Parts: sequence; structure tokens; C-alpha cells
Amino acid sequence: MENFITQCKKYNLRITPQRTAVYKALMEDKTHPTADAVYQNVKKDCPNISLDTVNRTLISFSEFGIIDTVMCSGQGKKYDPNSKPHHHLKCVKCGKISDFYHQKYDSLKVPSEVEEEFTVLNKKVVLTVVCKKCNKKG
Amino acid sequence: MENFITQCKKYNLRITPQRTAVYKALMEDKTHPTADAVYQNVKKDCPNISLDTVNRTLISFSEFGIIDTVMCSGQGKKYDPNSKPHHHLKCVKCGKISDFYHQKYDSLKVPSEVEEEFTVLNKKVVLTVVCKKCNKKG
DNA sequence: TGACAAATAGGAGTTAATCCTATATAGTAT
DNA sequence: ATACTATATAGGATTAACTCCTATTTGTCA
Ligand SMILES: [Mn+2]
Ligand SMILES: [Mn+2]
Ligand SMILES: [Zn+2]
Ligand SMILES: [Zn+2]
Repeated sequence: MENFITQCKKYNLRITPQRTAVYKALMEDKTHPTADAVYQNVKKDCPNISLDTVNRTLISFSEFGIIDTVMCSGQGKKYDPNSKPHHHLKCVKCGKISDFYHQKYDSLKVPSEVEEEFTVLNKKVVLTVVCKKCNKKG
Repeated sequence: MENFITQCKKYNLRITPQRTAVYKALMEDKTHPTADAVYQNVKKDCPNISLDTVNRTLISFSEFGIIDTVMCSGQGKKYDPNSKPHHHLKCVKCGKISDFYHQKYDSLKVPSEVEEEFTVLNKKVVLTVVCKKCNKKG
């Protein structure tokens, strides 16, 4: 919790009851929750919180790297027709996903425990980033 | 294109003009398109195709590993409050994302070209898979 | 304690994605 | 070739995720 206060001060985020409740709910969450799932949890502590506030809070936390995004902001699912071995940069602000090529990453071995249990269709390294353009903006 | 026919036969997908057109459009696409973007491209060849068909086709292609998904099926963006170094298994059928821990992956170095241009908030290896449950179903 | 920018609730609006159903068609057997 | 049947399709309806809007409240700092 001290960590929360430190982070908020660092990024000039006001310490509101809503933000605190969202942070707490996240710290207890071992899943990969959707905004709505977080909303449902937070409501226990903070019954009047709005879904919009939860969404805004999650977005700002992710933009500062306090939490990671699994699927990023933006409109619609995205598909990847590029079948060459490659890796991804995913901008947490604008949602853009760019390819990069890096041989050292191509040769990663899938752990055998995983291969025994799952059919692996694709593997890549995904870096969550803030891109140059978005860095300039704010 | 022979590849397309091979894949379709392998998975018992009928070779329809719509499916062919979607495949062609994907092979020419160097971006990470949304279903709607694919739809707009395919319409040039195939003006009467419906968005629903494009969506279904993309989902089936991704389920067979013909293309990869960047953001997966399912409802809503997902956030990740787990701040320990870990990696992801993303089931392309049910959309579930599970954590796995694998030390060899934790120590990946970010290429310096990337670090110079981007602020890196997080890095992980993401494996697109079909999970055990979904494998059984079909 | 007062001033002000930041944050919030709640509802409206906007898209993406899925579902539904009647029609069409690809593949296969005759 | 022809007929048959499961598969696939178009197009519209519905659902649900997300964002935007505006009046009101609240945290922070002087
Ligand atoms: Mn890619
Ligand atoms: Mn995770
Ligand atoms: Zn960006
Ligand atoms: Zn699954």
C-alpha cells in the first residue's frame, strides 16, 4: 500500500478512495480480470463506484506500468497474418502493435511441461511499451 | 494458394469464394488488421461478403493456426496485476490466458534498438495454444 | 480555509462482436 | 451429370464493451 502512495505521487495521481479501492482489488486478484470483473470486486468495498471510473483507473495504471495489459486498448480484436518468426511491441497508449525481428528470440524452446499439455500454435516475445509518439504527447 | 487448399482439406473446411478471398486478403496484409479492416479489403474482390463471414473465417483460421491472434477472442480487454516475472499461455479457442513460470525466459535482454526508441514497461513470452479442455471438445 | 484543477457518477452514445434464420452451395455418392 | 446433405452464407437484430459527456464533488496545495 505504501507502494501505491509512492506511485501515485510519482505520477501526480490523486489518492482517491476509488483509486485506492481499485488498487486493492487488483493486488488481491490472481486472474487476468476484465474491467467489469474488477468493477464487480471493487463494488464490495465501494458500492457507488462507476464502471467508467474503473475503466479510467485501469487505463492509467497500465499507462504507468503499475499493471500490465494482456489485451490492449483500441478498437477490435487484431489478427496477425505474418507467418515469419517475429516479435511484438505493443504500445499501451495508442494500442499500436508493431513487429520486430530479433534472431535471439526466435529460437526459444517451449518448456516440455507446456508441450505435453497444450498444442502450441505460435510463440513470440511481447514487449509492452510506450512508443515514441505517445511519449512525446504526455 | 496451394497451401490454402491443403490447409482447408486438412481441417475439412470447404473451399468457398468467401474463404478464398479472406485468405488472399490476409496474405497481402502486412499489418495487424481488425476484422473490419479485413472486411473492407475483401469487399473489393467480393462485394457481397458479410462481416459475420469475415469474423467466422478469421476465428476458424486462427483456431487452426493458419494465422495468429494478437488480441484473443472473448469478452473485454484483460489486465494483469501479477507483477512477478512470468509468461503467458493464451488459448485461441476459449480465450483463457494462464500464467506459467520459466526462469529461462525471465532473463531475456531487450534489444538496444528497442530500448532507445521505446519505454519498455513489461516483457513476456506469449504462447498461442489450444488448451487441453478445448482440444478434447473438437 | 479557500481556490482550482482533477476526478467522479451516471447516463447517453458508439462500436465491435455475436446470434439468428432463411437461403445457397461445396463436396460426395449415385 | 444429378441429387443429396451438411456446411456456409447474407443480412438484420441483439448484445455487450467501451467511450464520451456534463454537472457535481473532492483532493491538494498555498
Ligand atoms: Mn506481427
Ligand atoms: Mn499473467
Ligand atoms: Zn503509442
Ligand atoms: Zn481453451
